[in-house]
Amino acid sequence: MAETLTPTALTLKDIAREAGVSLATVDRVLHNRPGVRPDTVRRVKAAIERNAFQPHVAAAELARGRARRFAFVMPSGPNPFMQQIEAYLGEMSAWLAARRLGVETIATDVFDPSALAASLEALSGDYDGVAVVALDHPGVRAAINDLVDAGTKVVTLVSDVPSSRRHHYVGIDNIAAGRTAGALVGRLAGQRSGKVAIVAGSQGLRDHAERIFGFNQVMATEFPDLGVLPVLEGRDEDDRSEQMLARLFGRHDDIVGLYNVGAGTQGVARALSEVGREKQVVFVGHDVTALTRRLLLQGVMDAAISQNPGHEARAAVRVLLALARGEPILREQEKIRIDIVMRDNLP
Amino acid sequence: MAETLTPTALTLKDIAREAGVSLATVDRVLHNRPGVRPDTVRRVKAAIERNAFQPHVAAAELARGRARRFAFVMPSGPNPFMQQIEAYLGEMSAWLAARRLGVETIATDVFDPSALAASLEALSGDYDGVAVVALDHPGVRAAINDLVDAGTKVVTLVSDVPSSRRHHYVGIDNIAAGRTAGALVGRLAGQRSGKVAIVAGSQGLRDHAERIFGFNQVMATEFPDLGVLPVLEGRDEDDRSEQMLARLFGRHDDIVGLYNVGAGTQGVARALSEVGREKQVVFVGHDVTALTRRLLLQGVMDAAISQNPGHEARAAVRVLLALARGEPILREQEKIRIDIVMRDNLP
DNA sequence: CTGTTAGCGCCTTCAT
DNA sequence: ATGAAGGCGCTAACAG
Repeated sequence: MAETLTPTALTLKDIAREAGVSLATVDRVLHNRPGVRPDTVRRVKAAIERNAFQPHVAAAELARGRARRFAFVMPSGPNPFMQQIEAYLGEMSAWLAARRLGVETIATDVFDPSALAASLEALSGDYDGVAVVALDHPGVRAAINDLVDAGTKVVTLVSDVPSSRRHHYVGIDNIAAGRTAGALVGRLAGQRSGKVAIVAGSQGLRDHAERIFGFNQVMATEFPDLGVLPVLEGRDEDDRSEQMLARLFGRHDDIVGLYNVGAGTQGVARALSEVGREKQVVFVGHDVTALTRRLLLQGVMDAAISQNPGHEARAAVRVLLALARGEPILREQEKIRIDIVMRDNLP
Repeated sequence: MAETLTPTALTLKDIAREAGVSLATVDRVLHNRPGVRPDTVRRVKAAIERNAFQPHVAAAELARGRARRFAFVMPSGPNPFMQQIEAYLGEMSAWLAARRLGVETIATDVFDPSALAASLEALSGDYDGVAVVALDHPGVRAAINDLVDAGTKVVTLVSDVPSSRRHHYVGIDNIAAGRTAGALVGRLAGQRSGKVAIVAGSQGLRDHAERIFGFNQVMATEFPDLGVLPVLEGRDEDDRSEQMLARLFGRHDDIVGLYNVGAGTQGVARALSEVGREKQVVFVGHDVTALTRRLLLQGVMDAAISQNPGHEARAAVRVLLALARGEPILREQEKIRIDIVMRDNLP
């Protein structure tokens, strides 16, 4: 009844003896280094396979003995979600130090692609890996590709640039996130018919555009009785979002659903309460912050679509590390899920 | 703009020199080992603090050089969720081998507490750590406590025994999971009023009982128009669940919601389709398996409350390892969340 | 109570 | 193309 997954107690030396070669040769074969006769390679590989030999990672790390430096390029400004990611990076500091890893955070303006590109270019050569909350823009794409060409490992975080040659994306599928939001608004609205409002930061932001796309997809095909109003662009600012939404409520008295794609949540909530419709309108937004947590508990927000910021911070570091060391990435582990958070499953 | 989290390039030797002692003394202080004069301890600690020194984990692991063995005691039988956890353990084998960790899976009957207790007792002394899907029963509790007393690290998995002295629980808060299910059934039922059915494996299983408790809590306080019918106990078996539910549908034609607390999902779905109400009844269950995935895509199930089995497998191993090594547990990372999975955010 | 010393398993020159 | 040997930073005997 006991399925065993027992470890190899073997060492390089054992393999070397078994293959009739020296330690160094086994090491060369293990890392596909040149300078070994094909025939010898075969013999050594056979011995490795036969014993299902796994080199001891701790020994390898110690012997390699290199410290690594990673940079996290994050938007400046008061975006609470980004602040959470930075906070979780901070919590990892002991973990990082114990592995001789250095992580630096670099702030940059999200809405200015050339500034972002410049920040990235400036990093070249100084880091083993870079994680960046990216804008999808030609200049940014070029900067990412330059880093990659210079041998730096690059991971996009939260917002992707799929057309670049970045090594990995750590974040959610935003189209699916938008679809999830649409399904929630539609289903929670029940049998009612009426209008649905959308507030986004900007449709120029790839993640926002993708979410809106997914949202509209679901509304059109599954909830034809709910009419989607034109997207309001609040630039993730509270006041602007509030004003635009207030005006919209003035023009439509049959709004039953509201999808807040980005930040500016405070303003959106204020606009709702001004018209006294907090409880009637189905309100779905993104991310669990101090504010959205409160709104969920109060019943003002009905659901938040979220990506776990702690997981994203740790996944980005682990992926960069794996890339730097040439180790495999554990896709299953590093995948970021689309979480639906309602009042009763608040983390 | 660059907040740095730079690693200590320092080593034990540096600290030793700075404190004016030898390597061994620093090591003793670092691990709170006896045999050092209080005054010396202070000096060394000061030097450690001053430099924010972190010992290099890879070096420590290598020097300690102990292989560890862990046992996973899991229910036998065809429970797909448990099989997923075992599968994910299997996927970790390379990771485990590279760290000289051995993991063995031991099957035992879930519904027989004395068999479980016996299995646990039999493990004593052979393992550094044990993860167990536990039944909350006095015999099991005693067996767990015996293991703990013998120095084995014990983690309960998926189902907890809070009254035992287990070191850690890896799993969800089942009361909150039940509340989440209740909120979903209630809200997705919309304005409708009618009856709600509950199918559980057994109310003797702690996790099932807790989920039902949470579910009823929400129904009573928030959806008074929905009457909850008495719990059906299907023993997680398809046929039995199907029959009981079919009979219930025969007696009530106003059932608008259905909560499947455990397994036996196939039977529940069949009963629903027999009466041709798959699309009208709001159906919420647990866990994402091949079957529930299909039912979600078909629109038969509306939501699945889930705990990520891959995360649970990895968290259990990491927690056991941390406990065995005396390292801190990263609570945030190891916490298992209650996931709401609907069609559009299927993982 | 404190210091010295020999590894742990692998990587990396440097010889051969 | 292959081997020998030193060392990465820490732990654990063993001396003193």
